[in-house]
Amino acid sequence: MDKALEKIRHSTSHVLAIAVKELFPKAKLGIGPAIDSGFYYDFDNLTITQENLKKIEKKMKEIIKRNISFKKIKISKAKAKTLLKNEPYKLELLEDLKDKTISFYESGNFQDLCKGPHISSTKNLKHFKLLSVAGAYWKGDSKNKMLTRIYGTAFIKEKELKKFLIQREEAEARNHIRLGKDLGIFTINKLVGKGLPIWLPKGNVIKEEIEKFAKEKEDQAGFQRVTTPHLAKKELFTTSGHLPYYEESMYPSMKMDDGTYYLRAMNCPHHHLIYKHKLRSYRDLPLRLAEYGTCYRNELSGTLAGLLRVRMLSMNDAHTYCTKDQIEKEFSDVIKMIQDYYKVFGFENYWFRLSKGDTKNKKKYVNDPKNWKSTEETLRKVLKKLKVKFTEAEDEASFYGPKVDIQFTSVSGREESMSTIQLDFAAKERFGLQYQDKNGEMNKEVFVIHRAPLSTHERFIAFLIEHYAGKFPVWLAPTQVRILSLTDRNKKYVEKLQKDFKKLNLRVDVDIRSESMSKKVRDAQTELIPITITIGDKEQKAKTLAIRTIDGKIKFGVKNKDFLKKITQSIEQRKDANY
RNA sequence: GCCUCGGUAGCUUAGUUGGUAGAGCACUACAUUGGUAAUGUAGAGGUCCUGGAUUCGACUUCCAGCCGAGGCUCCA
Repeated sequence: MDKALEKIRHSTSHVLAIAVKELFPKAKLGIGPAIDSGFYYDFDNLTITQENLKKIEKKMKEIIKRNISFKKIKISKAKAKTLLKNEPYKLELLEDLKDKTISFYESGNFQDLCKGPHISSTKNLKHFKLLSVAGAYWKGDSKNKMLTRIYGTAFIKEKELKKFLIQREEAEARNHIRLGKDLGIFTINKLVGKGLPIWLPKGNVIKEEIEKFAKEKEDQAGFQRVTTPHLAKKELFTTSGHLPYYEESMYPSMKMDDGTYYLRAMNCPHHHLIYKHKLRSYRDLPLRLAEYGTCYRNELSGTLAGLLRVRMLSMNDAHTYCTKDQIEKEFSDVIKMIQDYYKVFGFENYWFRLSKGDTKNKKKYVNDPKNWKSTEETLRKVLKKLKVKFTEAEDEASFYGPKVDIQFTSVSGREESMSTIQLDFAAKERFGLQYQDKNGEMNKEVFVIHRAPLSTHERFIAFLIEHYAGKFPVWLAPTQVRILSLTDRNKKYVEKLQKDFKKLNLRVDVDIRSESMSKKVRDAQTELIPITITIGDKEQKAKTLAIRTIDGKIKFGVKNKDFLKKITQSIEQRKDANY
């Protein structure tokens, strides 16, 4: 973030704190930093409603008018303690500081433990807005008390603030929960449960188109498809290590007459058994197994959000079993495949993240420092070789090895992982994966690459809805074409056209209601149908079409044959054309 | 799970000293037969999220629960 902007935002958060302390003297101060989207300040002992938020905003404007200066002062730790005697959270922060002199900022009567930086005076704060109230754990730890967090934003120029607020509104219009409901893509029913979306006919079309695309692409890349059960005996997951590393994220066990079963949270253990079902030769490697697998994860109910966080995940999953020498190429091929996928969907705003483990944390990660080091180095090398931009994150790996995640910012501004490629050096020992090498000897160095380039159906479609704002390209659109009759005389011909189109597997419906044409056009546009064709007496006689695309462009007198050729071609290529 | 806010027809919503509810869209019927974003008229549609408390009487007040949105921890 720009330094000047950071100063403005951080200073605005101080003004917020002053305002809250004046209106609600009993409130206790937490922290108030600048963040990407603005700033926040945490308070204890404070209950805020939307009405209160307006009041606080008004107070802030009043404080700014007072033209208070921000003065940095340095004081001793002892003096700081007396100054903060009524602020328990600030005192706790003070205790953690090792400095001898403590940096404070003074603005009028308000003094705050703070290392800055700040602007010189409140008069320079003009363009800010309080946005929302939320709960947040003290120091980000769920064992601590929950404080009240007030979010706001501030900018240097008024224009920037306005732009930010308009963008927020536009993002809300693209929200996948809203559009998913309006467009009939999915629904969530409380009798089924949270985080368990029901795919409606239109959503299912999108789901199947993506699946078809993935199958084609992965067939070409040498993946073989398999189908495995959604649950398995406890022993499978103790072998894999999901119990106990992953137990909290799994559904509770089910006792049956012949043992204890778990719903799976991952597809890999099942795939490892396919690897093992016969003796493998070096000629079999790399072996690539793919499945649209279904997994179940016990996410906390409060985290479930539309399709972005669910409890049943439909995963475009696959596992590549390879030798150490093959890792680089296989891993790199997967990244290239992901880039190809993203190109078709037109994704641009994403970045790679090398997610590393923490060798000190033996509860979370398998204890094998040597392998952690070497595999992380391999992944870094691959990323560098491909010349992609990437960040590195500590403590984000899987328990069995490091991964490369591909990160997106959702329309609502939240960072989410979309695709993931994981390197697994633990499975070979746990499952005894091996192959017979050229000399007829058994080699136990089998590495596994786990990958989900298209995320889960759930999250991926949520992203697609927001990415396209509901206006899907023709190849993905649930209804590709709608044919309208201009008068009742054209009804029969419209229905005949529909049959012709259907023979080419086009998803086409008709609107032959006795409504006005502009009404029917409006309905088709609101439903975000990419192509609307109108048939009146002229078209019927001349065997032509009047074609309207979703952008409002109209072409008259297009020959039926020409249109059908164009649209089938564009669907095959998964690329919209000028129809 | 925790914090804050919310829940009125399929959807969007109006409804203050507490007297069991209106509207627009969608739906159905009839009329209308049109040239690229709303033709007209009529009709049907409600356990005001659920349960309890207060009250002669609760959509409205209070309590509990369920569901939703945003946020925190977590995460594909």
